[in-house]
Amino acid sequence: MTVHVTNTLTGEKEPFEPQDPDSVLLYLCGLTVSDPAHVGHARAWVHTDVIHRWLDHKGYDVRHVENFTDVNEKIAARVGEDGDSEADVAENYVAETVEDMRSLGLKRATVYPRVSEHVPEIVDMVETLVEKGYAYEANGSVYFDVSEYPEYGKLSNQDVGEMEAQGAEDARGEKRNPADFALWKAGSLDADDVDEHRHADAAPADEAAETARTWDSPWGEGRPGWHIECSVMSTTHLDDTIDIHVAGQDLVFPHNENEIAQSEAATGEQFSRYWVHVRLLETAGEKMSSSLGNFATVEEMVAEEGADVVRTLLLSTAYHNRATFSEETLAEARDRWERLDRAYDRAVDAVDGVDARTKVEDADLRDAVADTHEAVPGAMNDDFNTREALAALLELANAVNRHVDDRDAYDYRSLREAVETFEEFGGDVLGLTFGDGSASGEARLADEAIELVLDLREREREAGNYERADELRDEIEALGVTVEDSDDGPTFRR
RNA sequence: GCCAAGGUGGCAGAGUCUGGCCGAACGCAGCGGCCUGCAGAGCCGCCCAUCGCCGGUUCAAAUCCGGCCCUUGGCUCCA
Repeated sequence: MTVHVTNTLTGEKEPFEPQDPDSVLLYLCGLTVSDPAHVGHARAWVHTDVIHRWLDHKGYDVRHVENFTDVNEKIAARVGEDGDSEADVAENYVAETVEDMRSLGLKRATVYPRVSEHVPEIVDMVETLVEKGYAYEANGSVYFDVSEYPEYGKLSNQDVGEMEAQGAEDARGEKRNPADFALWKAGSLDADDVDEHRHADAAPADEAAETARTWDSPWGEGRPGWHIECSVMSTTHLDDTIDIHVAGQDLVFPHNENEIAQSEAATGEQFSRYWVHVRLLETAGEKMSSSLGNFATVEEMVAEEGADVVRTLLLSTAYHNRATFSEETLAEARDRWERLDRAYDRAVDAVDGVDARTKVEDADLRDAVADTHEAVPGAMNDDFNTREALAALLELANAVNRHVDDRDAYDYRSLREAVETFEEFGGDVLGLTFGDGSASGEARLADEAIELVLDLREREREAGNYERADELRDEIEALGVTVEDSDDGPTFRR
């Protein structure tokens, strides 16, 4: 079965056919490292991660590039607050972001290139564009000439004539057409631009601007424009033509549109075969964003809820649809994840407790496993429908619970297959970590200590001392352990 | 104003491309019941849907066509 993807370029869901049948070149427009990453960013990361994982699972060799924009006035605006210079602030946030990504269980990209490390390649591409007549120099800055590239607007269906000017007010005078955009900006940062993004307790804008980096170029000292970086990093680390370009919905215009114009003008080749846009996460009816201040950071969400709950929340909505972040959706994600993880634990416990030679067969459970093997690939192949995939796993959870509840003799084989199914689709593909917390030595020690307390409590219960038994349970639950009694004795979760 | 994506139960959110299995999935909340010393988890059942509005096509429409209303995103930095 082939994957189908909704391609922004055509507006249609199309069969996915990479250039090379065995490998996929994937690029995600990464973060400008000027603020802590929030759950909205995580939405794009997690969905890209699952796309990566699914293509892996299908046997493709995935080469995945995700950039860091570390040259930007917003970064300079944090000088004195999060670092001593533009470069210092950027490195601090890169380190934080990498940590956030790891905490969410994202598969590593192949390369995480930074703008500051690619200035020579950027200069090369800008020179090529000038030589080919697609770009022109004005007062030490270089602009892309939109009128030279007739296909401009094909991604976003914008009409150049109707568009308002891009770029800063004072730069507009140097441009031939209002829609032209900067490839290279003369000189250093303007203190006013920095000031626009400055927090009250940061360094004065003019001091911060002085820490900004500049580079030599054929047009004099300057800094790269924003859009050119993705064109350069993508062609440098992948190829002139890539297979999938992922980005947030907000980047369609102008950023992605400009990337296409630059890249295709420079190389003469199609830039990306498929464009995938992740819709923005909403809270209270508006997008979550750093500038609106209505965000929850990845760091605090993972600390409070754990990566699995955050992933479940984000994967409970297909990437291209609206998704709401609220106390309610968070609580729901918590319950959905718990339900899956509990069922997994029950299946593992049952498998461990049954003789492998057991011949009992439960047709319902067996069928449920088979259904899951149909449903999850079906959902993932259909435009990476993670919501459907999750629903299929929840149905398997239901079947496992029914089996474990109703049987006194377990179906060893089906249970083992159920466990493997959770691990394959929930674990490898959706990136959830079932049965977490029992691996380390420290965790084992904690488990044994908990068992000891539960044994004590059992004795009190057998003796009918329920008051004392409940006290023990309350105390251990206060430590974050959930106790659940069953016919086979107490079990716990932490 | 222009471009794009959406409007499905109390909430959240699949299904729309490829019309009929949708009398609308999975889940949360709510209500019964089973289990249980209690609680929790789990199981079974129930409740809640004029699928934004109006019109059309069809034997058949949440799904296709036309018009309208509303929301979100973009047109300026943004995943």
